[in-house]
Amino acid sequence: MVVTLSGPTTEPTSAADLDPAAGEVAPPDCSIARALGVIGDRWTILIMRDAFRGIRRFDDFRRDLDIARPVLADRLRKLVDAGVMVKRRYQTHPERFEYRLTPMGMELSPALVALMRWGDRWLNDGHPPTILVHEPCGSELEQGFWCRTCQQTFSPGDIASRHPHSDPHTDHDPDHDPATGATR
Amino acid sequence: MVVTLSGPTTEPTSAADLDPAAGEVAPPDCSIARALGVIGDRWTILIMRDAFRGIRRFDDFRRDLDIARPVLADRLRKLVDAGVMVKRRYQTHPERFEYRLTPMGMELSPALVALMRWGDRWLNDGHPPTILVHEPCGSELEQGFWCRTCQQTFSPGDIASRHPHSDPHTDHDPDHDPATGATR
DNA sequence: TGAGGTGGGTTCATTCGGCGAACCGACCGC
DNA sequence: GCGGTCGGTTCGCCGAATGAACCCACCTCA
Repeated sequence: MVVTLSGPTTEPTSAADLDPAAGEVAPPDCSIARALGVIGDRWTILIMRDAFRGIRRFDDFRRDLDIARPVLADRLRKLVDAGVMVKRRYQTHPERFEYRLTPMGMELSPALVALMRWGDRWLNDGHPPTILVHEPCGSELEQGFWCRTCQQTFSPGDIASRHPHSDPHTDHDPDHDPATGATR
Repeated sequence: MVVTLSGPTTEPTSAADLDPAAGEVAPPDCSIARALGVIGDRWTILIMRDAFRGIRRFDDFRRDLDIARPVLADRLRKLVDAGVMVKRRYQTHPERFEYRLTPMGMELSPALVALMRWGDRWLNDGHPPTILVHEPCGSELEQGFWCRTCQQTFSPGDIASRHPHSDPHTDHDPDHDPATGATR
């Protein structure tokens, strides 16, 4: 019951039969690393958080985060380049711009929500948690893994990975210690 | 339908080590910022990813990530201090240690899974996605927001927030443009 | 007997990126 | 024509990240 979070470490084709030791030292990439290439920066994530909260203008970001102007300008530019945000003129004459989340950016919300909930759970020094609710009914949101077949949620311990071009059965780590695992 | 991801705002940086006695402005932190104080570093997140993949030893982390030794030592120490990992001697004589996820660390998996899926979806330059499955039945995992009351999943657009000490009704942003919003 | 390898670090010098301060320009209201 | 707002850029400093080198205890092999 190993939770494998990345793609093949070496090459996308097939980890085993292709000789990986030959040339490349660094594995080209995994999706988490690619994601971090875009939002893997403390400021960037906080900018995204603010964007979800409805902040859109340069100066509002700056004030809220107390971030240095050059850094903010740089991060916003990179986010726009990456396609996570769009820069949009909202008035002419004094040209003014706002930064909005694209659909790509919006889809980061599960990651941010997960982070927030983790922080609330394990790092709340006295701070009350932020409670997210299902807007239509008002009851508290849960976030989890869902199996459409079994029609049930499940915990991280029940995750296995299946790599596209390799053996379709689950990874298994014989040495894995369940004591550190899923539930407390 | 603003998705409010944070609690009270101000003070983004230096989550942990900030002097708490400085009884300054009211809300010292938000949970995302606190979480980033622990894992808000590119290397740290990659270390966590590797840990989920079953890597436990210093040198294996180092080789897999191609990270500088001092940085790895520093990050592992910080993760242990934060309670996300434990350092455990697995042999005496030449004393050797391994680093394992604690339950606190395990619970980061939703965030990492969300990140991975986002990366797979939006940043796959030709890389096939890693498919995660529900181990007992083998069908593909879905990750989403779940409402226990309505017994259904829902999208980020249906999230509202409720702050403990404030108005219990939902945040609403009149200026929000659905065009950039939830679904594509 | 030693040569070389492994695991888990630390120390040190250098480079890189974050930061605050200052500046800029187009507009506004007054 | 004075100060204020918005959205930046340039500049210089400094601390953090980095790679290289070193350390040490142990093991294998010859």
